[in-house]
Amino acid sequence: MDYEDAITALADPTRREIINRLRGGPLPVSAIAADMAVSRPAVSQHLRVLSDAGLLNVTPQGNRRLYFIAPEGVDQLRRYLDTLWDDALGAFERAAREKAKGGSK
Amino acid sequence: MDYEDAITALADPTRREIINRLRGGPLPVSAIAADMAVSRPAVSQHLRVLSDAGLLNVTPQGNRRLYFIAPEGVDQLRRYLDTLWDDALGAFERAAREKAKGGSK
DNA sequence: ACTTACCGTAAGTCATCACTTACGATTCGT
DNA sequence: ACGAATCGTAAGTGATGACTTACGGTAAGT
Repeated sequence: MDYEDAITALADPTRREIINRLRGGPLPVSAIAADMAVSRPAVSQHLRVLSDAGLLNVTPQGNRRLYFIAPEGVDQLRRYLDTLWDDALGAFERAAREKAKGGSK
Repeated sequence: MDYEDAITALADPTRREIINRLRGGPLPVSAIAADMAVSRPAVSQHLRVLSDAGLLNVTPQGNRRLYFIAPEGVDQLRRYLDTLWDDALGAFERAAREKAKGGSK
């Protein structure tokens, strides 16, 4: 169950902002941290967390390190929410049917 | 943007456990808190957070309160992750194509 | 070779939040 | 009507984590 790390990582607003900046494609740390509310080291720490959670990948490019979103990590979370969605909808419809039938007895 | 509250709410393990117990259908607080690691008041507080995030709904049933998963709340999160998935995959494929073409020059 | 740029890590501080115990309110059972 | 059950809230405590400054290490530029 690794989706737990992913959802924990995405809980932080700063990390979501980082993810947002990477939607367009790979970026070096300095580019990500540019015009951001927190310091560059803080961004580095967040990148570490996101990478550990499987949401980001890195590829060293000479002097810098290019970070980019790992599709598989996102997909893990998607699958979790899909099963949750299925169960929730099933339970919802079942409860609605129970109520329509006139309660438990 | 309310999906932010939802993802923040789901970041806590105890709250995910609560959600898990509600997959089968509506349950009163005491039933949710039964055999759980934390106290019943703690569960109540978590239920509050989950409700505020739009992930849970309540329906008073005489003495007790039946909580159940709100499908719309889950769907909000699903949609966010879907757009993220689309962007991530697009950026990934584009980056792969760039690299296949022989780099920038 | 020496300086500059880019980046990760260490140490320390501060705020947030999850939890417990205690209490009050409402509803069911007899 | 009275006691028991169900539940939410208040107050207080402890721990997790996000942030800053300072530092070291590697690659690029001249």
